[in-house]
Amino acid sequence: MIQKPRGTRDMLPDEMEKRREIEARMRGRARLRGFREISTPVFEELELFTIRSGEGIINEMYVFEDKGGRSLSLRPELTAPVLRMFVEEGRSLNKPVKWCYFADCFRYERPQKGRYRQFWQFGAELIGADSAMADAEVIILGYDLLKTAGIRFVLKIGHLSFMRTLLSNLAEEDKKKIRAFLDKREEDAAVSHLKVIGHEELCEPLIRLCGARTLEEVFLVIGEIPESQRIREMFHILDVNQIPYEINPAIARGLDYYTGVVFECFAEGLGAENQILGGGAYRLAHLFGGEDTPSAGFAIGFDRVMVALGDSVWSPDTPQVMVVATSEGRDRALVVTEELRKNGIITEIDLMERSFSAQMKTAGKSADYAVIIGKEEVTSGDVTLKNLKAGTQERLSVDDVVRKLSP
RNA sequence: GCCUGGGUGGGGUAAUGGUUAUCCUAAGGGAUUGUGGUUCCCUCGAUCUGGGUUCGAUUCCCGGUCCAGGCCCCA
Repeated sequence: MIQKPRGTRDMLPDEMEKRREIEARMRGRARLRGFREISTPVFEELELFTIRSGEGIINEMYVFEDKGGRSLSLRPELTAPVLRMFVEEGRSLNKPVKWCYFADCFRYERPQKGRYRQFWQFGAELIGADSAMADAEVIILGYDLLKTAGIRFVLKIGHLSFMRTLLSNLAEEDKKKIRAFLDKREEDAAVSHLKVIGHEELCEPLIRLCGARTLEEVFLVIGEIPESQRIREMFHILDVNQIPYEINPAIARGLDYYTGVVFECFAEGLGAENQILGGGAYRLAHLFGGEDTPSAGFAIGFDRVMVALGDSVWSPDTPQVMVVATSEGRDRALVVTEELRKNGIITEIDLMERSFSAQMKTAGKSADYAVIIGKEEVTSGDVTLKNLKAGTQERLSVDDVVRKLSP
């Protein structure tokens, strides 16, 4: 038997309906804030992804050569393609550009809980704005989407200026190392490294900064900085919007292209892969040949959201109808079936030449109502509507059935 | 790339170095040609894969593969 490739999943209708529901809610919330959905190719020029992340990531991508000899890769993420699209198509659009996307990405990695080789991201990018409002808008949207999905999570916000200011006298290489340690929440290792390179005087401030949970504590450690006012303003906007967050100056994000605010969300009960959202303010457009454009965005690990939601039951509240007919009633049943469908009622009819009682049996398993059509109904021109859950039934005209079952 | 534990019908399971591999459930048909969900009967359907040990392997050993979880990584 041929099986699905490692790290991929099949999704049965129950799961798809659940996913579509969550997707729809997220799209709806994004749209309300003026973020409109876009789509980019599933594969791109390999260079799009290596241009800033180095050749190393090739090992973790699905790379291939097409018949024209082009080096291509299935997209491992969506920020780069979206910014590429912005540079290529978005020059003449009104700023700021507000886009969202929901799409699958591919990475050749070892599968784990909530980590697959084909996975879905829901993300948003706000391109061309550089303000406290813009930063806040992106964070609020991210918060809103997760909240709308219905999961429990915490939002942690940091700013790269904090650590950058504290470490401003260090060599670039040491800054990177420290940031990497902090990103992994290995503060001890960061402190040790400071000692090794002879900056013991920074150890205590570093620990205090990492432990800071209010802006006042942060600025007490690093002093006022040029961005202070904007940062205060951004948090103020979050407060006005009643967004609960935790300040965490240790958040570094693994990437060089982030420039300002960074934020992450963590869900409960997800094991090793519990980060479900990551984002921040960044500059990328210039790497793809565009003008240097301030941007902010985030991506949500949709599959992890679904894992976090767990088995919360999903019952579609739209009634499901099965038309049950005898051989005398079959032709009229076909007409009635289409009539119900025309009115938006989910309607099925036997496709297996089952006997009347077998049809009833099937209806009892999969439908909420049976519409029964036999000799009697053909003669009188009505139908019998049976409520399969309650066991009651009545004779009605087709119009009355429609009236009764329409949402 | 590394580590741990697993793999028996569609789902869940039992057992075994040796006759026809257990049971539950789901699915299909029937009892029942105008009333389902209960009941009864029937049917379908499995030892992940390759090699080794053995007279004989689903069972023991090794490799692979897939699954679950963890490490590294996480754009």
